[in-house]
Amino acid sequence: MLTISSLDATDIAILKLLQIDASLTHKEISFQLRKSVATVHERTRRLKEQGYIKAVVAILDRKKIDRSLIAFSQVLLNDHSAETLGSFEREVSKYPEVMECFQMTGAFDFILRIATSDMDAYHDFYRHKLAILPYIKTVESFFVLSQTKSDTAYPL
Amino acid sequence: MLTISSLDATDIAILKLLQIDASLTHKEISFQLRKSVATVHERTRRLKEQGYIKAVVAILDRKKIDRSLIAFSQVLLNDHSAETLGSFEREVSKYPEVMECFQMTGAFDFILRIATSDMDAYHDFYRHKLAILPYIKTVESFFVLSQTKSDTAYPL
DNA sequence: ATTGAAATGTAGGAAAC
DNA sequence: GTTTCCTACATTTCAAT
Repeated sequence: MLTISSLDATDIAILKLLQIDASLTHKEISFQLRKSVATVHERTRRLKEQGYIKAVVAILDRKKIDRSLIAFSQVLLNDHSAETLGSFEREVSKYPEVMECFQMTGAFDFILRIATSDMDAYHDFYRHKLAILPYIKTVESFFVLSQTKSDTAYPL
Repeated sequence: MLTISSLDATDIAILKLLQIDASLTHKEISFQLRKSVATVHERTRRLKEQGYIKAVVAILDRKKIDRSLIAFSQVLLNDHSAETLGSFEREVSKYPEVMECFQMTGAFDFILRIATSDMDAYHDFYRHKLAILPYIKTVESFFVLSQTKSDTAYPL
């Protein structure tokens, strides 16, 4: 079992619940945890204020909003100065198709997670937005056939 | 500009807002969109009922809850029957370290997104949980040095 | 830090347009 | 599909422990 500095069992229980369903009311949470509503209120206020909870967001069904294709693109740059890395990150992060950008260890420099409507849209993105960025040596792209597990909740 | 079958401009505007901050009240949304509260209420009810909104979740700061290390592990199996693929997906999805599991096109079969506290914990996961699964031919792991962009909101 | 209770604000439902 | 009205419920504050 995990213990996290400055979080007690009540905090962790609240985070567990809110990671799964943040539309739970304080009343429902307080019932489940056998605490008062005011306590739950105070704890969640603190968890937000201290940055444990970064955001409360709606997760959409991407297939219903015309983002059926997910690609992972592995990018290798041909220059690894801090300026080049930083400028690549900044430029690529501006594109709405880029959901996530990770700088990586290993055989390439970045993994991008790209969401588009279909292969045509990915192709457009690749040709007109990604490939034109300077300092790119190689891009390898892999496409999602199916997504078996999709969790935003970390185990606690 | 995107149009999505059966969603009008108001629906899309509501989804845009809720993807960023689902703790907005209907009153705040109705003010921003210059619509009545009841309209916003009815629209959000429909968007949930029809499955556009799959969930409302709290996004935690993973570094504060001891999930500092993210790995992408690319797995190649040595058998591609439906049973083997399915059984791998099922087994791997049971592990709490596995946040996401994607079946892929291309040079390998799956990408896993693994969240652990540190390299030791990843190593444990790799040796005792991932590598012991049957039908695994190769696993290549890449580790996140830094995460520049991290969006759960799709552009609409 | 936690509680119950009071005050304020919001959600959710009904009926009319 | 949108509005206004109404009631029930949820959030937030506060005094006390």
